[in-house]
Amino acid sequence: MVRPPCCDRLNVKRGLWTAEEDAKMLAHVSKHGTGNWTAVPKKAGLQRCGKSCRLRWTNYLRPDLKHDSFTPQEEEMIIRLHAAIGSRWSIIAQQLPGRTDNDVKNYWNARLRKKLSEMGIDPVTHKPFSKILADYGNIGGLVKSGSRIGSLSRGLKNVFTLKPEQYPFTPEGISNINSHLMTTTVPPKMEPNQECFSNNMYNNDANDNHSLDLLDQLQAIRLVTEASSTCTAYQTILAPCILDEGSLSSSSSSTCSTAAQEKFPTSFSWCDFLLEDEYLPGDHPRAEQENAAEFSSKDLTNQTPNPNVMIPQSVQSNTEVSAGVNGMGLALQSNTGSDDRVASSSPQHSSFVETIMDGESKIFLDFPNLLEEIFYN
DNA sequence: AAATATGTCAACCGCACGTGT
DNA sequence: AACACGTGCGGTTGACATATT
Repeated sequence: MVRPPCCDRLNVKRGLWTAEEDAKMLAHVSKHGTGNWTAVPKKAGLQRCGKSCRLRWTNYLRPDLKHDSFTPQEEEMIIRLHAAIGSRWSIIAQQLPGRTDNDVKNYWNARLRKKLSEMGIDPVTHKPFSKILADYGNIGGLVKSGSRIGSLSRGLKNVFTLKPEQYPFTPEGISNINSHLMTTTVPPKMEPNQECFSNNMYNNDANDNHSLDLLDQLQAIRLVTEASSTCTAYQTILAPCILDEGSLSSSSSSTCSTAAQEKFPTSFSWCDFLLEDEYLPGDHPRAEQENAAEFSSKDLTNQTPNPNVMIPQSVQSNTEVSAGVNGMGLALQSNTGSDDRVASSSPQHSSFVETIMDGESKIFLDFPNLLEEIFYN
């Protein structure tokens, strides 16, 4: 059964709002507050659908909204979060005070996606195109085309959304999983500090965690969703190790705290958003490295160049890469070969469900501050 | 100067979820 | 349990502005 339209389209005005309509809306909200949007048009004297009124309010008229352009810090935040959780615009917007999901989504589509593409980075996977193509050549068709995996808020029912057209460079879907949902199972009650990344999560023992109880994982997904909805502390996302260090139990989280303190909140490079590969220098097209280096200095002219970024993984320790270069663990696929743990391409994963759960767990790693209070209270 | 292409962003659409009855 | 309703969300559209030819 198809649900009828929310309003009679013949009798409602559509399209851009006029100043007069805005004034009516503002007057109504200041008098009655928000809520019960279906009744708003009538009460406010507007020939609009209630849904349209709500949208106008939430996306434009709300007094707490910013209407100026995005700052470099906001750009970086969007990219980091997109790399971690994909296009969950509402969650991303919650970390950017004064921005709406629509703002973020438009900004991504209009600017950031293009910018990444011009850098040679697939904006979907946050991996270099060359790497994706290489993956494509190496994959034996284990996963059908364009599987979008993972959902924070829609539950398992919708964890797969097949939209092949979204992923022109990843017909096997693997790369998407690699980057957005880098698969590492995290016991929900594990201390969410960086040490977990470097010492526990990406060593061979990580596979043992796949036995994590399904219910625990479901609970974890729920919690991360709730946590993200309540977390408005943008700074804590930018620099969890700095701002939240005290709440972490990591008596030995020095790799995070020292390296990250040097970098955050403003000294990281766009190159940090590149998810690390197990590339060896010899495998890199030289031009790609140069391109990334060039971008690092060109686009962030007011930021400190990051000398670590272009250092080949093979000459850095995992710890340095994980905590130092990326701060938040977005590039934790270091030379331990994390791609090998990926999703369905890995024999260690028995099912897509496990893959999904692993992916969601990755978010814990990227944004531990989203969780810790809930978990440990 | 006009036509066309491209970029931006507000608004719309349809679906899913939560809640109340 | 089933349904209706309000709301939230992400994808898409289309109007308008600006750039290019």
